[in-house]
Amino acid sequence: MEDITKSSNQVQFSRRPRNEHHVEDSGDKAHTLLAGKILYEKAVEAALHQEFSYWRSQFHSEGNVDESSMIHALKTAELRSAYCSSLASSGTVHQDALAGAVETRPPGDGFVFHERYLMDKVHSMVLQEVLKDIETACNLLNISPDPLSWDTRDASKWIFWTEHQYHLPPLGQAFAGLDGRALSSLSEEQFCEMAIGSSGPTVHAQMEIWRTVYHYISHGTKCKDTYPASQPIHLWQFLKELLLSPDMYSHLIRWLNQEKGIFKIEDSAQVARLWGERKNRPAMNYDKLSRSIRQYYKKGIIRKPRISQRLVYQFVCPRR
DNA sequence: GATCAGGAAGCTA
DNA sequence: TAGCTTCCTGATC
Repeated sequence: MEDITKSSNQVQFSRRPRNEHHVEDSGDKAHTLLAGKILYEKAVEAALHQEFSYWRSQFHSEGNVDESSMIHALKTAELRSAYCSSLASSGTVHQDALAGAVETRPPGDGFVFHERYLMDKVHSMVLQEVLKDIETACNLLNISPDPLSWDTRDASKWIFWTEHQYHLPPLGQAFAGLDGRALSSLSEEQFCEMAIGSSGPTVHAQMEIWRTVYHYISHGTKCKDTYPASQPIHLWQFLKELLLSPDMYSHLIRWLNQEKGIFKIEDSAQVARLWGERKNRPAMNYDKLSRSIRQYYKKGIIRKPRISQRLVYQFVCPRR
């Protein structure tokens, strides 16, 4: 890997081959800690930016990485072991760890970040994203995070969800009649044989991630004995939940163009009522809900479609 | 009258 | 501190 210099914020980040965990005697521990604290935010941001850029270019030379691509990338041998080890960790990086991750250097030589620290941080961030996805899926599908506990109906819902999430060709009856335990026991080769086209590796990877994450949830840490991590649901997630259950909610909210993420709220009062119920806000109404939606404009999560219509919005990243 | 847009302040996890 | 929630004014449909 090459050396990268981030001069704009006076932070220099030197890349090293992943297997060379470069640790030098800092000499002045107090100075190291102080330097680490001062540059903590800027330097980590800069370094992570470089890390993500690296993986993006590594796996997708065109640069259009999305979640499924990232998960697919995680499946590669090199990242897999690192990812699993991050699952076994607490998923957070303590500031104390920074002391070992930052080294002082002679002036002008900047700071070198311990490669392992960076990788742990990257994987930790990925883990948080995966956990969020799984929590959302479990809420939406009303299934357990433990694949081994799924009956055939749960397994079928999960297959449908995965198919939808990653825009796979319809899997149809390929896995009909299999419960979660049976699905979990399938090898990648068996997934490939049973699935259509190139879906096998993706479905298999998803199953492995669910199993690994559930193992982490149930055995990983003392403070997370139960699922979910109960993060508060975001409005955009709630809207997607409704949109992905057309049987129940299409009279309230529905896709106008699912590919483009364009949807229409058919019954604004009812959608607001449901949102209020979910958030325990009995005074919720469409005026307030729509204000929250508009907060997403700046964040680039939801926008109005090019041709603006009343009660019609568009997810900026439909596949998220 | 309903919806849209966005400022401002407050609340809560 | 993020992500709303609440309230508001003014514009548009």
